[in-house]
Amino acid sequence: MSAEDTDAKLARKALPMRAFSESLPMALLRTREAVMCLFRPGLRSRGVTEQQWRILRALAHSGSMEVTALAEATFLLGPSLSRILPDMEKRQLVSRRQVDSDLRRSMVSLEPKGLRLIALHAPDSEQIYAQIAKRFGVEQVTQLFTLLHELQDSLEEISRQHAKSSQRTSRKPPARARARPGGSR
Amino acid sequence: MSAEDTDAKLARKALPMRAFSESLPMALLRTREAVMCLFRPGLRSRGVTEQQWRILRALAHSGSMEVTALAEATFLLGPSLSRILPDMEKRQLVSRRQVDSDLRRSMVSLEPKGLRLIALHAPDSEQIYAQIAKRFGVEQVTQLFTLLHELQDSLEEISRQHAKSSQRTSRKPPARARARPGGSR
DNA sequence: CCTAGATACTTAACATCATAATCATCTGCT
DNA sequence: AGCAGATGATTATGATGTTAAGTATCTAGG
Repeated sequence: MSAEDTDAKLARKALPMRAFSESLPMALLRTREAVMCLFRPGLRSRGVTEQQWRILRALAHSGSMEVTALAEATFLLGPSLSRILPDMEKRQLVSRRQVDSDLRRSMVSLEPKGLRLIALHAPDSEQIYAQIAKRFGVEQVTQLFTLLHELQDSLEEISRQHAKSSQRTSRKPPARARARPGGSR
Repeated sequence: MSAEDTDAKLARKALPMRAFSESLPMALLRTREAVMCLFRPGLRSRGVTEQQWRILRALAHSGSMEVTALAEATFLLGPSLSRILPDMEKRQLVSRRQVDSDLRRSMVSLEPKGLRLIALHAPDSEQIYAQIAKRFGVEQVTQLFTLLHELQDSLEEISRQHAKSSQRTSRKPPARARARPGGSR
Protein backbone atom coordinates (compact mmCIF):
# COMPACT_ATOMS: atom_id res chain seq x y z
CA MET A 1 0.00 0.00 0.00
CA SER A 2 1.40 3.34 -1.02
CA ALA A 3 1.82 6.34 1.20
CA GLU A 4 -0.85 8.21 -0.72
CA ASP A 5 -3.36 5.48 -0.17
CA THR A 6 -2.70 5.52 3.49
CA ASP A 7 -3.02 9.25 3.61
CA ALA A 8 -6.26 9.16 1.73
CA LYS A 9 -7.71 6.52 3.95
CA LEU A 10 -6.81 8.44 7.01
CA ALA A 11 -8.23 11.53 5.41
CA ARG A 12 -11.46 9.76 4.62
CA LYS A 13 -11.88 8.75 8.20
CA ALA A 14 -11.01 12.17 9.51
CA LEU A 15 -13.25 14.11 7.16
CA PRO A 16 -16.83 14.80 8.15
CA MET A 17 -18.02 13.73 4.76
CA ARG A 18 -20.38 11.08 3.53
CA ALA A 19 -19.23 8.31 1.22
CA PHE A 20 -18.96 9.33 -2.38
CA SER A 21 -21.54 6.77 -3.40
CA GLU A 22 -24.04 8.52 -1.15
CA SER A 23 -23.85 11.71 -3.11
CA LEU A 24 -27.33 12.60 -4.24
CA PRO A 25 -26.23 14.47 -7.37
CA MET A 26 -24.07 11.55 -8.43
CA ALA A 27 -26.81 9.03 -7.86
CA LEU A 28 -29.26 11.09 -9.89
CA LEU A 29 -26.73 11.64 -12.65
CA ARG A 30 -25.82 7.98 -12.93
CA THR A 31 -29.39 6.87 -12.89
CA ARG A 32 -30.43 9.35 -15.52
CA GLU A 33 -27.56 8.33 -17.72
CA ALA A 34 -28.51 4.68 -17.33
CA VAL A 35 -32.08 5.49 -18.36
CA MET A 36 -31.01 7.55 -21.33
CA CYS A 37 -28.85 4.71 -22.55
CA LEU A 38 -32.04 2.84 -23.28
CA PHE A 39 -33.79 5.73 -24.95
CA ARG A 40 -31.00 7.30 -26.98
CA PRO A 41 -30.54 4.65 -29.66
CA GLY A 42 -34.15 4.91 -30.78
CA LEU A 43 -34.09 8.70 -30.88
CA ARG A 44 -30.78 8.76 -32.67
CA SER A 45 -32.00 6.32 -35.29
CA ARG A 46 -34.78 8.78 -36.09
CA GLY A 47 -32.42 11.72 -36.30
CA VAL A 48 -33.69 13.46 -33.19
CA THR A 49 -31.57 14.65 -30.33
CA GLU A 50 -32.68 14.35 -26.77
CA GLN A 51 -33.36 18.09 -26.64
CA GLN A 52 -35.38 18.08 -29.83
CA TRP A 53 -37.44 15.21 -28.51
CA ARG A 54 -38.21 17.15 -25.36
CA ILE A 55 -39.41 20.08 -27.46
CA LEU A 56 -41.65 17.86 -29.54
CA ARG A 57 -43.08 16.21 -26.45
CA ALA A 58 -43.76 19.49 -24.72
CA LEU A 59 -45.57 20.87 -27.75
CA ALA A 60 -47.57 17.70 -28.19
CA HIS A 61 -48.53 17.81 -24.56
CA SER A 62 -49.38 21.46 -24.08
CA GLY A 63 -49.98 22.77 -27.58
CA SER A 64 -48.35 25.84 -29.07
CA MET A 65 -46.18 27.77 -26.66
CA GLU A 66 -44.05 30.86 -26.54
CA VAL A 67 -40.32 30.35 -26.43
CA THR A 68 -40.01 31.21 -22.76
CA ALA A 69 -42.75 28.82 -21.79
CA LEU A 70 -41.15 26.17 -23.94
CA ALA A 71 -37.83 26.70 -22.22
CA GLU A 72 -39.51 26.25 -18.87
CA ALA A 73 -41.32 23.13 -20.01
CA THR A 74 -38.35 21.45 -21.62
CA PHE A 75 -35.82 22.59 -19.05
CA LEU A 76 -33.71 24.14 -21.77
CA LEU A 77 -32.30 27.64 -21.74
CA GLY A 78 -33.33 30.43 -24.07
CA PRO A 79 -30.07 30.45 -26.02
CA SER A 80 -30.30 26.71 -26.57
CA LEU A 81 -33.75 27.10 -28.06
CA SER A 82 -32.54 29.95 -30.25
CA ARG A 83 -30.13 27.50 -31.82
CA ILE A 84 -32.31 24.42 -31.89
CA LEU A 85 -35.61 25.87 -33.09
CA PRO A 86 -34.37 27.21 -36.44
CA ASP A 87 -33.06 23.72 -37.24
CA MET A 88 -36.35 22.15 -36.35
CA GLU A 89 -38.14 24.75 -38.44
CA LYS A 90 -36.02 23.91 -41.46
CA ARG A 91 -36.92 20.27 -40.99
CA GLN A 92 -40.57 21.30 -40.66
CA LEU A 93 -40.97 19.62 -37.33
CA VAL A 94 -42.21 22.85 -35.80
CA SER A 95 -43.24 26.30 -36.99
CA ARG A 96 -43.13 29.77 -35.52
CA ARG A 97 -45.03 32.95 -35.97
CA GLN A 98 -44.92 36.31 -34.28
CA VAL A 99 -47.56 37.18 -31.76
CA ASP A 100 -49.63 40.06 -33.10
CA SER A 101 -50.19 41.73 -29.78
CA ASP A 102 -46.52 41.63 -28.77
CA LEU A 103 -43.94 41.57 -31.50
CA ARG A 104 -41.22 40.40 -29.13
CA ARG A 105 -42.92 37.09 -28.59
CA SER A 106 -43.20 34.21 -30.97
CA MET A 107 -45.38 31.17 -30.83
CA VAL A 108 -43.94 27.75 -31.50
CA SER A 109 -46.27 25.11 -32.91
CA LEU A 110 -46.00 21.46 -33.71
CA GLU A 111 -46.14 20.68 -37.41
CA PRO A 112 -47.59 17.53 -38.95
CA LYS A 113 -44.12 16.19 -39.59
CA GLY A 114 -43.24 16.62 -35.92
CA LEU A 115 -46.43 14.94 -34.90
CA ARG A 116 -45.70 12.02 -37.18
CA LEU A 117 -42.24 11.72 -35.70
CA ILE A 118 -43.72 11.51 -32.24
CA ALA A 119 -46.26 8.96 -33.35
CA LEU A 120 -43.45 6.95 -34.90
CA HIS A 121 -41.25 6.95 -31.86
CA ALA A 122 -43.83 6.79 -29.10
CA PRO A 123 -44.38 3.04 -29.28
CA ASP A 124 -40.66 2.39 -28.88
CA SER A 125 -40.54 4.71 -25.93
CA GLU A 126 -43.53 3.12 -24.28
CA GLN A 127 -42.08 -0.29 -24.86
CA ILE A 128 -38.99 0.72 -22.93
CA TYR A 129 -41.15 1.96 -20.10
CA ALA A 130 -42.93 -1.34 -20.18
CA GLN A 131 -39.63 -3.16 -19.82
CA ILE A 132 -38.68 -0.94 -16.92
CA ALA A 133 -42.02 -1.53 -15.29
CA LYS A 134 -41.55 -5.25 -15.71
CA ARG A 135 -38.03 -5.43 -14.32
CA PHE A 136 -38.18 -2.69 -11.77
CA GLY A 137 -41.83 -2.95 -10.79
CA VAL A 138 -44.75 -0.66 -11.44
CA GLU A 139 -45.11 0.44 -7.84
CA GLN A 140 -41.41 1.09 -7.65
CA VAL A 141 -41.64 3.42 -10.62
CA THR A 142 -44.53 5.38 -9.22
CA GLN A 143 -42.85 5.47 -5.84
CA LEU A 144 -39.70 6.85 -7.43
CA PHE A 145 -41.65 9.56 -9.22
CA THR A 146 -43.36 10.48 -6.01
CA LEU A 147 -40.09 10.74 -4.14
CA LEU A 148 -38.48 12.79 -6.88
CA HIS A 149 -41.33 15.25 -6.92
CA GLU A 150 -41.44 15.50 -3.16
CA LEU A 151 -37.71 16.07 -3.04
CA GLN A 152 -38.03 18.83 -5.59
CA ASP A 153 -40.66 20.46 -3.45
CA SER A 154 -38.49 20.18 -0.36
CA LEU A 155 -35.52 21.65 -2.17
CA GLU A 156 -37.59 24.53 -3.38
CA GLU A 157 -38.67 25.27 0.15
CA ILE A 158 -35.07 25.22 1.29
CA SER A 159 -34.12 27.59 -1.51
CA ARG A 160 -36.91 29.95 -0.58
CA GLN A 161 -35.77 29.82 3.00
CA HIS A 162 -32.22 30.70 1.98
CA ALA A 163 -33.50 33.54 -0.12
CA LYS A 164 -35.46 34.91 2.76
CA SER A 165 -32.65 34.69 5.29
CA SER A 166 -30.12 36.29 2.96
CA GLN A 167 -32.47 39.11 2.13
CA ARG A 168 -30.85 41.34 4.69
CA THR A 169 -27.43 41.18 3.12
CA SER A 170 -28.10 41.01 -0.60
CA ARG A 171 -31.03 42.70 -2.21
CA LYS A 172 -31.30 40.43 -5.22
CA PRO A 173 -33.35 37.26 -5.07
CA PRO A 174 -31.34 34.14 -6.01
CA ALA A 175 -32.78 34.62 -9.43
CA ARG A 176 -33.66 31.18 -10.51
CA ALA A 177 -32.77 27.58 -10.42
CA ARG A 178 -30.02 27.28 -12.94
CA ALA A 179 -26.48 26.26 -13.33
CA ARG A 180 -22.98 27.43 -13.95
CA PRO A 181 -20.52 27.61 -16.78
CA GLY A 182 -19.85 24.32 -18.43
CA GLY A 183 -21.78 21.28 -19.33
CA SER A 184 -24.29 19.47 -17.34
CA ARG A 185 -22.26 16.80 -15.93
CA MET B 1 -58.27 28.74 -28.43
CA SER B 2 -56.15 28.54 -31.53
CA ALA B 3 -56.27 25.84 -34.13
CA GLU B 4 -52.82 24.66 -33.11
CA ASP B 5 -53.91 24.20 -29.55
CA THR B 6 -56.84 22.16 -30.60
CA ASP B 7 -54.68 20.07 -32.86
CA ALA B 8 -52.18 19.47 -30.13
CA LYS B 9 -54.80 18.47 -27.66
CA LEU B 10 -56.31 16.05 -30.07
CA ALA B 11 -52.86 14.79 -30.83
CA ARG B 12 -52.13 14.30 -27.18
CA LYS B 13 -55.21 12.18 -26.76
CA ALA B 14 -54.53 10.17 -29.85
CA LEU B 15 -50.87 9.46 -29.14
CA PRO B 16 -49.93 6.41 -27.14
CA MET B 17 -47.58 8.44 -25.02
CA ARG B 18 -47.32 9.16 -21.35
CA ALA B 19 -47.61 12.69 -20.00
CA PHE B 20 -44.47 14.71 -20.33
CA SER B 21 -44.24 15.12 -16.59
CA GLU B 22 -44.02 11.36 -16.26
CA SER B 23 -40.82 11.20 -18.21
CA LEU B 24 -38.23 9.51 -16.09
CA PRO B 25 -35.25 11.29 -17.65
CA MET B 26 -36.90 14.66 -17.14
CA ALA B 27 -37.78 13.93 -13.54
CA LEU B 28 -34.22 12.85 -12.80
CA LEU B 29 -32.78 15.84 -14.60
CA ARG B 30 -34.99 18.35 -12.82
CA THR B 31 -34.36 16.82 -9.45
CA ARG B 32 -30.63 16.75 -9.94
CA GLU B 33 -30.63 20.34 -11.06
CA ALA B 34 -32.66 21.32 -8.01
CA VAL B 35 -30.15 19.58 -5.76
CA MET B 36 -27.18 21.14 -7.47
CA CYS B 37 -28.68 24.56 -7.01
CA LEU B 38 -28.08 24.15 -3.32
CA PHE B 39 -24.55 22.84 -3.69
CA ARG B 40 -23.18 25.00 -6.47
CA PRO B 41 -22.90 28.33 -4.68
CA GLY B 42 -20.64 26.89 -2.00
CA LEU B 43 -18.42 25.14 -4.51
CA ARG B 44 -18.23 28.18 -6.72
CA SER B 45 -17.30 30.41 -3.82
CA ARG B 46 -14.30 28.17 -3.25
CA GLY B 47 -13.29 28.21 -6.87
CA VAL B 48 -14.11 24.58 -7.56
CA THR B 49 -16.27 23.32 -10.36
CA GLU B 50 -18.67 20.48 -9.91
CA GLN B 51 -16.33 18.18 -11.84
CA GLN B 52 -13.29 19.16 -9.83
CA TRP B 53 -15.19 18.51 -6.65
CA ARG B 54 -16.09 15.03 -7.83
CA ILE B 55 -12.44 14.33 -8.53
CA LEU B 56 -11.39 15.51 -5.09
CA ARG B 57 -14.07 13.45 -3.43
CA ALA B 58 -13.22 10.33 -5.33
CA LEU B 59 -9.55 10.64 -4.42
CA ALA B 60 -10.36 11.34 -0.80
CA HIS B 61 -12.61 8.33 -0.72
CA SER B 62 -10.55 5.75 -2.54
CA GLY B 63 -7.03 7.09 -2.42
CA SER B 64 -4.73 7.51 -5.39
CA MET B 65 -6.13 6.20 -8.62
CA GLU B 66 -5.18 5.80 -12.24
CA VAL B 67 -6.88 8.11 -14.69
CA THR B 68 -9.16 5.42 -16.05
CA ALA B 69 -10.31 4.39 -12.61
CA LEU B 70 -10.85 8.03 -11.74
CA ALA B 71 -12.98 8.50 -14.82
CA GLU B 72 -15.09 5.55 -13.80
CA ALA B 73 -15.44 6.82 -10.25
CA THR B 74 -16.30 10.39 -11.13
CA PHE B 75 -18.43 9.56 -14.14
CA LEU B 76 -16.26 11.81 -16.28
CA LEU B 77 -14.76 10.87 -19.61
CA GLY B 78 -11.06 10.49 -20.26
CA PRO B 79 -10.74 13.60 -22.41
CA SER B 80 -12.45 15.69 -19.75
CA LEU B 81 -9.91 14.52 -17.20
CA SER B 82 -7.10 15.26 -19.62
CA ARG B 83 -8.25 18.85 -19.60
CA ILE B 84 -9.20 19.20 -15.96
CA LEU B 85 -6.31 17.41 -14.25
CA PRO B 86 -3.53 19.69 -15.51
CA ASP B 87 -5.43 22.65 -14.08
CA MET B 88 -5.82 20.96 -10.75
CA GLU B 89 -2.15 20.05 -10.79
CA LYS B 90 -1.18 23.66 -11.36
CA ARG B 91 -3.30 24.63 -8.38
CA GLN B 92 -1.64 21.84 -6.42
CA LEU B 93 -4.92 20.21 -5.53
CA VAL B 94 -3.71 16.91 -6.96
CA SER B 95 -0.47 15.45 -8.26
CA ARG B 96 0.43 12.82 -10.80
CA ARG B 97 3.31 10.49 -11.37
CA GLN B 98 3.99 7.79 -13.88
CA VAL B 99 3.59 4.20 -12.84
CA ASP B 100 7.00 2.52 -12.94
CA SER B 101 5.75 -0.83 -14.10
CA ASP B 102 3.65 0.62 -16.95
CA LEU B 103 4.68 3.94 -18.41
CA ARG B 104 1.34 4.44 -20.08
CA ARG B 105 -0.42 4.74 -16.77
CA SER B 106 -0.28 7.61 -14.35
CA MET B 107 -1.39 7.74 -10.76
CA VAL B 108 -3.40 10.70 -9.52
CA SER B 109 -3.08 11.59 -5.85
CA LEU B 110 -4.71 14.06 -3.56
CA GLU B 111 -2.39 16.82 -2.38
CA PRO B 112 -2.56 18.56 0.98
CA LYS B 113 -4.13 21.60 -0.63
CA GLY B 114 -6.86 19.45 -2.10
CA LEU B 115 -7.44 17.79 1.19
CA ARG B 116 -7.72 21.14 2.90
CA LEU B 117 -10.24 22.24 0.30
CA ILE B 118 -12.35 19.22 1.02
CA ALA B 119 -12.10 19.77 4.73
CA LEU B 120 -13.13 23.36 4.19
CA HIS B 121 -16.14 22.58 2.09
CA ALA B 122 -17.32 19.36 3.68
CA PRO B 123 -19.18 21.00 6.57
CA ASP B 124 -21.18 23.16 4.18
CA SER B 125 -22.02 20.13 2.13
CA GLU B 126 -23.07 18.12 5.14
CA GLN B 127 -25.14 20.99 6.39
CA ILE B 128 -27.08 21.00 3.15
CA TYR B 129 -27.66 17.27 3.50
CA ALA B 130 -28.86 17.92 7.00
CA GLN B 131 -31.35 20.44 5.70
CA ILE B 132 -32.54 18.00 3.10
CA ALA B 133 -32.87 15.30 5.71
CA LYS B 134 -34.88 17.65 7.87
CA ARG B 135 -37.27 18.85 5.18
CA PHE B 136 -37.53 15.74 3.11
CA GLY B 137 -37.07 13.14 5.82
CA VAL B 138 -34.21 10.78 6.57
CA GLU B 139 -36.10 7.66 5.57
CA GLN B 140 -37.20 9.33 2.39
CA VAL B 141 -33.60 10.03 1.47
CA THR B 142 -32.47 6.48 2.10
CA GLN B 143 -35.50 5.17 0.28
CA LEU B 144 -34.68 7.35 -2.69
CA PHE B 145 -31.11 6.09 -2.76
CA THR B 146 -32.33 2.55 -2.60
CA LEU B 147 -34.74 3.04 -5.47
CA LEU B 148 -32.13 4.78 -7.60
CA HIS B 149 -29.66 1.97 -7.10
CA GLU B 150 -32.25 -0.68 -7.76
CA LEU B 151 -33.36 1.10 -10.88
CA GLN B 152 -29.79 1.24 -12.12
CA ASP B 153 -29.51 -2.49 -11.56
CA SER B 154 -32.72 -3.14 -13.43
CA LEU B 155 -31.62 -0.96 -16.32
CA GLU B 156 -28.34 -2.76 -16.52
CA GLU B 157 -30.15 -6.06 -16.72
CA ILE B 158 -32.31 -4.72 -19.51
CA SER B 159 -29.24 -3.51 -21.35
CA ARG B 160 -27.59 -6.87 -21.01
CA GLN B 161 -30.70 -8.52 -22.29
CA HIS B 162 -30.73 -6.24 -25.34
CA ALA B 163 -27.09 -7.01 -25.94
CA LYS B 164 -27.74 -10.68 -25.83
CA SER B 165 -30.75 -10.63 -28.15
CA SER B 166 -29.00 -8.42 -30.72
CA GLN B 167 -25.95 -10.61 -30.68
CA ARG B 168 -27.06 -12.41 -33.77
CA THR B 169 -27.11 -9.32 -35.91
CA SER B 170 -24.22 -7.22 -34.61
CA ARG B 171 -21.06 -8.70 -33.23
CA LYS B 172 -20.05 -5.80 -31.02
CA PRO B 173 -21.29 -5.51 -27.46
CA PRO B 174 -23.10 -2.20 -26.73
CA ALA B 175 -19.79 -1.04 -25.35
CA ARG B 176 -20.75 0.90 -22.33
CA ALA B 177 -23.20 3.20 -20.73
CA ARG B 178 -22.42 6.52 -22.28
CA ALA B 179 -23.93 9.32 -24.19
CA ARG B 180 -24.04 11.17 -27.47
CA PRO B 181 -22.68 14.31 -28.99
CA GLY B 182 -23.49 17.39 -27.05
CA GLY B 183 -23.88 18.38 -23.48
CA SER B 184 -25.50 16.49 -20.76
CA ARG B 185 -28.86 18.07 -20.81
C1' DC C 1 13.54 -10.55 -31.90
C1' DC C 2 9.87 -8.12 -34.00
C1' DT C 3 5.67 -7.20 -35.72
C1' DA C 4 0.35 -6.94 -34.94
C1' DG C 5 -2.91 -5.86 -31.87
C1' DA C 6 -4.41 -4.11 -27.37
C1' DT C 7 -4.31 -0.58 -23.88
C1' DA C 8 -3.71 4.12 -21.33
C1' DC C 9 -3.94 8.47 -22.17
C1' DT C 10 -3.93 12.82 -24.97
C1' DT C 11 -5.18 15.87 -28.66
C1' DA C 12 -8.42 17.65 -32.03
C1' DA C 13 -12.88 18.73 -33.79
C1' DC C 14 -17.38 19.56 -33.03
C1' DA C 15 -21.84 20.15 -30.59
C1' DT C 16 -24.02 21.85 -26.59
C1' DC C 17 -24.68 24.47 -22.42
C1' DA C 18 -24.30 28.70 -19.42
C1' DT C 19 -23.58 33.52 -18.65
C1' DA C 20 -23.56 37.96 -20.21
C1' DA C 21 -24.33 41.39 -23.53
C1' DT C 22 -27.27 43.08 -27.08
C1' DC C 23 -31.44 44.20 -29.73
C1' DA C 24 -36.20 45.02 -30.20
C1' DT C 25 -40.40 45.89 -28.16
C1' DC C 26 -43.52 46.92 -24.54
C1' DT C 27 -45.18 49.32 -20.17
C1' DG C 28 -45.48 52.78 -16.71
C1' DC C 29 -44.63 57.27 -15.12
C1' DT C 30 -44.50 62.15 -15.71
C1' DA D 1 -45.98 62.33 -26.15
C1' DG D 2 -41.63 60.77 -24.41
C1' DC D 3 -38.33 58.64 -21.72
C1' DA D 4 -36.71 54.98 -18.15
C1' DG D 5 -36.97 50.53 -17.02
C1' DA D 6 -38.73 45.82 -17.80
C1' DT D 7 -39.20 41.91 -20.81
C1' DG D 8 -38.77 38.40 -24.87
C1' DA D 9 -35.55 36.74 -27.67
C1' DT D 10 -31.04 36.41 -30.09
C1' DT D 11 -26.08 36.70 -30.41
C1' DA D 12 -21.40 36.23 -28.47
C1' DT D 13 -18.11 34.10 -25.61
C1' DG D 14 -16.15 30.71 -22.85
C1' DA D 15 -16.27 26.13 -20.68
C1' DT D 16 -17.49 21.23 -20.96
C1' DG D 17 -18.91 16.69 -22.94
C1' DT D 18 -18.42 13.47 -26.71
C1' DT D 19 -16.45 11.22 -30.54
C1' DA D 20 -12.64 10.09 -33.25
C1' DA D 21 -7.96 10.10 -34.25
C1' DG D 22 -3.26 10.08 -32.58
C1' DT D 23 0.79 8.83 -29.52
C1' DA D 24 3.23 5.97 -26.52
C1' DT D 25 3.66 1.71 -24.34
C1' DC D 26 2.76 -2.98 -23.42
C1' DT D 27 1.73 -7.98 -24.69
C1' DA D 28 1.41 -12.00 -27.53
C1' DG D 29 2.35 -14.85 -31.54
C1' DG D 30 5.44 -16.11 -35.29
